[in-house]
Amino acid sequence: MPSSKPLTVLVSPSVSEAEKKVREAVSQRKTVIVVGNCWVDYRGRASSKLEPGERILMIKEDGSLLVHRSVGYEPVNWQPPGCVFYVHAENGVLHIRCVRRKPAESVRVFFDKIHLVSALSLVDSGGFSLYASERDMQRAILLKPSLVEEGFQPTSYEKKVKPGFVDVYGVDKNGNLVVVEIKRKTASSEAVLQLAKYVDAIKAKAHRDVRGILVAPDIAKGVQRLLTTLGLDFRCLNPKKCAEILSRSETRKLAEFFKKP
Amino acid sequence: MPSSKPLTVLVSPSVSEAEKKVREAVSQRKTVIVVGNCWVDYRGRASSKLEPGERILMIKEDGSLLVHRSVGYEPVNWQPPGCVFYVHAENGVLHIRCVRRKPAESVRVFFDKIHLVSALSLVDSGGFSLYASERDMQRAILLKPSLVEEGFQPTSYEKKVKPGFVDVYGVDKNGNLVVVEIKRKTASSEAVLQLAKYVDAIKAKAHRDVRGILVAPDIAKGVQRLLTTLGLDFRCLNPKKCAEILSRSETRKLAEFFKKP
DNA sequence: GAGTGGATTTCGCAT
DNA sequence: ATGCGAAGTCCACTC
Repeated sequence: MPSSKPLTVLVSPSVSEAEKKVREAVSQRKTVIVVGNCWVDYRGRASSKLEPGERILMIKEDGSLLVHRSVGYEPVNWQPPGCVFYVHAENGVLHIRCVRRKPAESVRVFFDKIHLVSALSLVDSGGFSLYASERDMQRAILLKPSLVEEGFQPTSYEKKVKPGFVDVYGVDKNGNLVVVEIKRKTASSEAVLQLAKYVDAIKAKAHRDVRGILVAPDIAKGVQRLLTTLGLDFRCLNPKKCAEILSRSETRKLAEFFKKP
Repeated sequence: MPSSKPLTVLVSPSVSEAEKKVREAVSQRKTVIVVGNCWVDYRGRASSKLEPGERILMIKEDGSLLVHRSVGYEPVNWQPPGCVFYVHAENGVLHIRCVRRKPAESVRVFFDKIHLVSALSLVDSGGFSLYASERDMQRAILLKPSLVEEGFQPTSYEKKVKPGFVDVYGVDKNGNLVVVEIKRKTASSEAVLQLAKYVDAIKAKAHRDVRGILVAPDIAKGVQRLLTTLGLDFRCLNPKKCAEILSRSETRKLAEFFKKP
């Protein structure tokens, strides 16, 4: 049996032609693109109304839906994966309803003029790798603790404390307890308060002094003062540098090092 | 001169045909869709690598870029509006480079097989309205303070206090100071702690007792205890009810009421 | 231009 | 299922 064609295209189809094609494609779990004049109603966590205009509708194999205008990174209307679709035509209008159960939501898209319908069978097994995340920074620090400061020794990471999780936990060269809070971008006051919260929590529990070190590529303007006022330290560290450090380490070694505790 | 066609489509074009069409469309600030087998490199705030597979590339009139896989709400790679594009073909590969100045970033998309290229001139002036946001809840409360509790009188809103902004600030029927924290969905421990922080800040400044009221449609499981422990109150309020209240008010009156202080 | 917080956030992970 | 926090978050708004 031959594999289905990678793509079918209808240019300027009638509403009923489009309906047939969209219905078929959705039932076959294909990816669908519809371009045309449409209006959209959304009801769910919030509600919205989009008045008529030409947009791009995309329905994906996993049941997600996107309505894109000609500008903007974000879709104007959407629904995350897992939706059920109902397609029908009535009075010259193509009606696509996208329903989500939990939370109960629906997006209704109405087309009265259709420029393009395309049904796609996308073959895509390519891997995706992202570098320089906060997790990479954490890994780099565990691999090379001197990134935090000379003599720092991690004892655990993602340690649960009362209000949440400490990124890295350890002792400094003088044996003091150290809590490390990692941010992959400019640290805001929020980050500082979060670290202070952890330090206080550990302090209260351990009945001894605890140092807090904020590790980030930068720190927001007024926030340096807050940091020193709270008696916390800062260490500049770039997430991309961390990614490089990791990339220079052997994969095997990393896997060994970071396997689940 | 006639207006440009709303849409041109190339099905299974050669790389050089695709290059010509994409280059032309981008230079004319059209919206472009390319479907085909591609791989993607991103360098910027972080880095990423996407191995070959069939995806949908969208370039919008405002210089934003999206690469969508066949699953997922989010694009696997992207760039927000304001980018510059460089298109060229080499050794049977279509190369589209998307560059952003600040922060300095680039996304490179390479196609070696192209199923579809479409250039669109989308006409879209339709308005978009969203209802039932946190702001709507705030507005509804200011318009009808009894939503918080009988006798509540707002005195100001988005009042700046030390740690941030108080949603609504006022007095109860007994003359006590009241701080209101609004959440449009189930209130988490974070919301409670935020409110407590505000209450403490105002208390310290006003040298008198301050009540804190959390207004949300619901409250997370264990969080009720935290709330009562901290001596805070909860008032159940649905964002959609607020949206209804606002929709029943006259537009003029609302505009008058909510103009900048 | 930087800082702050919301979002129909989405997404992933852990309880 | 729920809760919690990161994200290349984006985005709007204020200072």
